[in-house]
Amino acid sequence: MKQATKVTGKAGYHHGDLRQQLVTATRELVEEKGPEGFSVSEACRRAGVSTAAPYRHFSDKTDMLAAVILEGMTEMTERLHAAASPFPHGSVEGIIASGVSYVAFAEAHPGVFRMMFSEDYKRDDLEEAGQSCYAGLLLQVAAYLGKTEVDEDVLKASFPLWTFVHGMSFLRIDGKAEFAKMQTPVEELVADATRRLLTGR
Amino acid sequence: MKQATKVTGKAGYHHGDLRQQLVTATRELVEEKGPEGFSVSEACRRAGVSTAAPYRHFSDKTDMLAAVILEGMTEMTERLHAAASPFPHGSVEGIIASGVSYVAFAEAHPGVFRMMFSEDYKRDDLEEAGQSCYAGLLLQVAAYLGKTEVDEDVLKASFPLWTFVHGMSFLRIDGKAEFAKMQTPVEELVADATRRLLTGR
DNA sequence: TGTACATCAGTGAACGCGCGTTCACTGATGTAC
DNA sequence: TGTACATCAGTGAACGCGCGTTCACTGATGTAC
Repeated sequence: MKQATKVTGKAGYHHGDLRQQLVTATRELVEEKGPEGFSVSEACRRAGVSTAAPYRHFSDKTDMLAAVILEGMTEMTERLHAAASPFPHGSVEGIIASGVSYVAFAEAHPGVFRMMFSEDYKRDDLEEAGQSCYAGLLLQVAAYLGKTEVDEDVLKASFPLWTFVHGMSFLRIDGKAEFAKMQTPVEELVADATRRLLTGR
Repeated sequence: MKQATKVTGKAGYHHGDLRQQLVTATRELVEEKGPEGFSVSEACRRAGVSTAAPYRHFSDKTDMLAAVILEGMTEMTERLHAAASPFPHGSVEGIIASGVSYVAFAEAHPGVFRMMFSEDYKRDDLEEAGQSCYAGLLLQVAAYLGKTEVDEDVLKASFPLWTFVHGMSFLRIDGKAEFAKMQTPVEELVADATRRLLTGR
């Protein structure tokens, strides 16, 4: 059940789906041991493959991690969209739903989340994926403000919202909600803060 | 100039101040290469000492890092106090000044800052130092609310403030202010958000 | 003040370990005729 | 349909490296008398 070749009914020397399987193994390891605890060797062990095999699919260790980050960013972008979609475009409710979903993603995948925002893995394609994710919020805020394009006002109104959910994400994945004896649910905290930060602009 | 014994006019086999010198070297390395990039060996090289020497002062690698974290927490606590002290206790201005100072600390010492909030280095003495730092904010907010003790309301009013400056810290040390094309200074962003988050409670 | 001795704070060599990457290789697959 | 051959995607052994920690040791320091 471990080899993807099972899917096509063949078992064999060639794997068929090794690249994705390595990405998955890498991602699992990043979640289990943190971004720095990941090793190529262990990912290979998980995928049941020799330590040289990844070099047919990735240029080096960093390239494997970048693939994981990219996957994470795509997933987060989709999630934020999905969360906001039941609400009218540009509504406070939609913006709040995105924010709550942001924190939920961080809590579900803290390892990948950390890597997504680390400067250690800077690369053009990752930067681009990040921009397209943030654009989702910018467009919602623009609509909220009744603007048709992302101008200075939109940037200035959006950044504090990002700041808040980003801080909430880190505090929670680092166990600081318990530390601060905060039992109020994330949903309530994000909703309240978003309204306050957005109101009167 | 490298040996602390110079201070007493003696050069010699014994170092005199090795513990602190190792802490400093560790801290420098943490800033230069990040918490995970630190190695005992390199700290020893910097302190001009054999790799076995630290074990007279620390039980292991983690213990060295913990010393750095503790130093960082003490320093941050002092800084936050100092920043608020020119303002009346419990004033919004004082709270804002603390918040701005929090972000400034993170930007000045990103490596130590990250470690301070990481669960990887959990230890009772660090937990305690953290609590006494956070208590500074809680007391200010309590005074702002006209309370004499830290109750549920105080916790609930304080946490979002922490969340905001914490998020701002991470976004800035990870270069996300440039990413979001935000040129508004930290002071203004923190002041504005603090007022909004605190108002009407 | 001088001396014997215990303790302290270093040395330097060695250990075993897991790592990232490379290499020549080989079996499996796809294609041209 | 059958065969020759190029290409692809793996293997497994080996490499050099820096690491954290231990060990028996020794020179320097502090203290009791």
